Amino acid sequence: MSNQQQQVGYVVKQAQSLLRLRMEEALHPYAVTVSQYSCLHRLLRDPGISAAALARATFMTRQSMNSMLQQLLERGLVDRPARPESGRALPTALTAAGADLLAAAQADVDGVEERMLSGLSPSELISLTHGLNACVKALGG
Amino acid sequence: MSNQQQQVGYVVKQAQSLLRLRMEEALHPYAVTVSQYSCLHRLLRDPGISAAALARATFMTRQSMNSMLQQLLERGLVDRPARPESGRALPTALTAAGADLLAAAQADVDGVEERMLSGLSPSELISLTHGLNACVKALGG
DNA sequence: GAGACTATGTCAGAATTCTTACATGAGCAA
DNA sequence: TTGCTCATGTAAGAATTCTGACATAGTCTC
Repeated sequence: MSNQQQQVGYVVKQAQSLLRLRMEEALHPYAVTVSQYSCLHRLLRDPGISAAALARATFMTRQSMNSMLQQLLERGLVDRPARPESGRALPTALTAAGADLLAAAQADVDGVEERMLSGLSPSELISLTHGLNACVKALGG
Repeated sequence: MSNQQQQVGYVVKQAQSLLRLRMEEALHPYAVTVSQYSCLHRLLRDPGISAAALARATFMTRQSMNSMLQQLLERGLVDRPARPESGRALPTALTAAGADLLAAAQADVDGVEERMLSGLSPSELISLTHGLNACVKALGG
């Protein structure tokens, strides 16, 4: 029982580690890391999001996110106002170049996820998602 | 469809990230990181394993593993011969102190995993493990 | 035996991420 | 208004991990 539980944690780690590795390989031609890709991906979904919220969504600290955003700014992939309109949050968004790069990279990354799930039937996929969400919920996510 | 696939990858990352966070909290009293715990845990299962094999089992580079083993050596939790008996591999194993610390920490970590799986029925747990293993296999693990 | 290939250990340096700490702006309650 | 709390941004430094490179030992092929 205890043994089985540990195997689940280990396999979660194994799957995530392998997924990250394959994503790194897929993203190599675009010269972006998995973290950077996750950031761009989230910015497409939530334009104008703050760096702190972006950090939470991608499981990083806001300090690391600010460090990463600086790089993306210098590469012209994202845009941020110098001063907040109100409050302290600086709304961040993709530039046209960032959106273009993301669109191209996303096709390759989607291929990785498709490959990952290629051995699962639709019902098995639902069960997997259900189980993972239950784990997140139980851990207080 | 594409959307659903991305959600699975995201939830895998979310679950792993949250599991790691809870493990860090559980391991805090023992002053070991999750990586160090994983290393000690594997050493209990495979006494005399090489650092390179240990690195592969815990999803790190062998350079990082050697760096970590140095710390564990200084703390007296693991033991390594100065010279290999044959070949280049240096067989590493737990010391008595390392085994004691691991035994105590493992009880708490098992509690985290138990909590993570507390919302799943036995059949759902089997489906989850099955799905994750299929992902690993499809990604070439 | 000679050479190619692989695996292990190690060193040096860079890159990434985290921890700690502080300042600022908004919201809420007294 | 005043004070408290919370969230955001930022800076400085430490810690962790990775990349690139090299030497050594075993294995395999010729």
